[in-house]
Amino acid sequence: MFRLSKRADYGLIALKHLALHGEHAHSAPEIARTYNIPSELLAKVLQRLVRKGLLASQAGPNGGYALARGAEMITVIEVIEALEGPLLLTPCEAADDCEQLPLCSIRDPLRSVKEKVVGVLVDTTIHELAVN
Amino acid sequence: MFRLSKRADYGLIALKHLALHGEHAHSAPEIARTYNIPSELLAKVLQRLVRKGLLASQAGPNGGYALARGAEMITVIEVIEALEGPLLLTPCEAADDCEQLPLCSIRDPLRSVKEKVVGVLVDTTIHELAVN
DNA sequence: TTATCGCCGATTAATATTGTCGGGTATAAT
DNA sequence: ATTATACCCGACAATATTAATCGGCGATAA
Repeated sequence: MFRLSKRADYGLIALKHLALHGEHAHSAPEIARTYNIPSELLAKVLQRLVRKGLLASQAGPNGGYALARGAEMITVIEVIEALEGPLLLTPCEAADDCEQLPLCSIRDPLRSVKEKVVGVLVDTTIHELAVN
Repeated sequence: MFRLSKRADYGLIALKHLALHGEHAHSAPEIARTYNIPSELLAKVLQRLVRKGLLASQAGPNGGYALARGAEMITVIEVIEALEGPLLLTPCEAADDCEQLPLCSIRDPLRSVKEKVVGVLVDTTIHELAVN
């Protein structure tokens, strides 16, 4: 459609939570309980954010997650692309074989549209989500 | 993910085609053949664009579709919303029951992000797609 | 009168997303 | 040491969404 996936939604919610309560680490089950998110799914989301360098993790009791950098240094586009892969505006861009549409005439003009959309998401940080 | 549906893709391709070749009407089968799009699917897309007032149709032999107004008066957001419904950035906005996330803390701050994205799409017309 | 085309709803098929499960490793507290 | 909590990760099943097809009808120009 043109919507954020729940993965991305969950990720943003968790990051905002960590931005607001950054004193100590918060575990996936704890955050999941707070927002009524399926625990194992949120866990997977957070693990991916660790792999992408947006979060730091700590195993063991009283372990959990914390932001890897300041909230004003993490942009929304980073989160979305970490969880959904690179933002592609058109189906064409995704498919390797766009032989279906050899004359697809809109891909190029839409590329600049995509760049503007990405620009909006680059300019929005987790910190902005947290204070608003 | 965060991608245009094929419906929207097909719609934009067809509109650009009609913007570039506006002398006479073009039928759905003809356009579908040109871009290798499933004919009946494109037909349904074009019919919906007629209902939404973006296209005018003419039945009978040599019939087909033409833009209902100048290409510079049709915006990309109109096409997307005609074919996919209103643009909702978050899953929350779509669900009637967001009891799952009673504390969903990001919906409001993301609303302004959505408005900026919509702004980009409002500012892009079919004419711009056609000349680029 | 016929061939072409628009119009529409319902249905099936394909795909993507969501959510779950199982088996691992790390680590702090007891 | 042992235990309980938590991270880690891939694979799987359930769901939801999208894409595509089908069938039947009305309009219109040749």
